[in-house]
This record gives sequence, C-alpha cells and structure tokens, in this order.
Amino acid sequence: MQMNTDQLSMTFSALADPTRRGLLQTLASGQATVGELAHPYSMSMAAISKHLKVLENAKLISRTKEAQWRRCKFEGAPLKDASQWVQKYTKFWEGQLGMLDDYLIESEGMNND
Amino acid sequence: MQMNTDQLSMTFSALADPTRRGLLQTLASGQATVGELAHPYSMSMAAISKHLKVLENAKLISRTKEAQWRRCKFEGAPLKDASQWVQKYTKFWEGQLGMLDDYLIESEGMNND
DNA sequence: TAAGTTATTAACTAAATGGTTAAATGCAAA
DNA sequence: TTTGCATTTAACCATTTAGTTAATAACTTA
Repeated sequence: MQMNTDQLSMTFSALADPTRRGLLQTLASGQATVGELAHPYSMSMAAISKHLKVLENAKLISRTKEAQWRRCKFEGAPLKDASQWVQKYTKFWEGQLGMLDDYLIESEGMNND
Repeated sequence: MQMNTDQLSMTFSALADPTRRGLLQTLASGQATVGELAHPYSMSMAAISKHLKVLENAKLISRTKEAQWRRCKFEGAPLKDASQWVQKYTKFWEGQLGMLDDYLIESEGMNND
C-alpha cells in the first residue's frame, strides 16, 4: 500500500533481488555502461534500466552521462548502516548460541540502541 | 512477476520493512507472544500475524504453540549470509575510499567469490 | 457446555514490483 | 540531415505486498 521510504528499507529492498545483487557484483569489478551490465541477463534492456533506477534511488549506484552512454558506478555508502544493522543482530545471535553452548541462561535480551 | 525464493533475497526482503525490523528488535529483548509483539503498533493483529509469517518464512523467527498463545523467538542464522554479503561490499567500498584518499588508482576491482 | 481469549485464515482492496514491447530522447557519424 | 546506437520512458499486464474486516480455530475457564 505504501512504499517504504526510509533509507534502510530502501537499501534492503534494493538488495532483495538477485539481478540487482548481480549488477552490483559486476560494478564492483569496475564501472560499466547499461549495455555492458545488461549483457549477461536474458532480460530486456528496459528491465535492466529499471533495476538500475531502483539501485540509484537507493543510492547504491551513481550514473554519469558520457555521449549516449550512461556509465554506472557502485556507491557503497548506504551499505554502512545496513551492515551495522545486520551485524548487530548477527552478533546478538552468535552470542545467544554461545550462551547455549556454555549452559548459561537463555534470552538475556539485547540493549536497545 | 515471480517471487524471489532464494534465501538471501528472502532475508533482505524480510528486513526491508520497518515494522518487521521493529518486531525483530522486540524479539531480541526476549521471546514474546503475537499479542505482545502487536501491542506497540497501530495495526490489526492480522497484519502483524502476516508480518510474522514473512519473518518465519525467511527463518528469522520460529514459533512454538503454548495453549492459545504462539511464542515467537528470534532466529539469527539467516543473518550470517546477509551479513557476509553486505560486509564484503562495505569493505570493498571503504577500500575504494581509502584508495582515493591515498591517491592510488581508482576501480581496481574486486574478486568474484 | 457456553463464553472469552489468542491467533490465524479468508476474502477483499489499493498500490508496488518486475517484466514486456513500442515510442521517445540524445548523441554521433556518414 | 538522415541514420543509427544507447538508453529511458510510456503503456500495459500479472503477481505480490500490505493492509482491512469478518470468520474460524484452538484453547481456558466459569
């Protein structure tokens, strides 16, 4: 009903698609044009263009014009918050497991920051 | 058109909603029933129940029956892969920034594992 | 057994998503 | 200035998502 507009939701949402993760992987090997990015996929260029727009809205890529090409570049800044969010809970989880291993009391909880 | 069924997509997709992240945060302070989880939200219990089903399908929570209550528990296992994926690219990005700071050649690329 | 509590499921709705093909845009080159 | 290439946008479609209310299920307790 409503689109989630907060940055963290946008980031996770952008990452929740294998095609988009693949595009980011390609871009991690260096900048590329839309055509180059589209090449490995059996999907119209228009579809890839839309995926790139999702990534751009999430600020995970930037695009610069160069004649009739758009050169895409990976932008990792939004990953920092995502990484922190996931890591906090990953560590909490691993902590829980550790507590079980050591026969300590379960579900001590986690602070709220 | 098709639902993304791979685990990583399911995980990111589940995290791409502030309500669901909030539910996980609550659960990180200890197990809770659906009613307890629903309480802070101005949303029907049915809606929360659906969010919990998304989290359950993504294996981010488990539920056990206890009389007429369902006790929910945070399950962090799927976060490991998500964490690794995000961290790999976060580190790559921070590396890129570092290279710029040090006036080294830009876009050296990133290996493919 | 009847009534109340907790939660899920069903049926419905509006909007978002992910794809298509076709048209439009912007630039380069003949 | 026409042609061609790279890309985006428009219009469309089917599916999914996120919510609603109402009905149902499962269990407790009076």
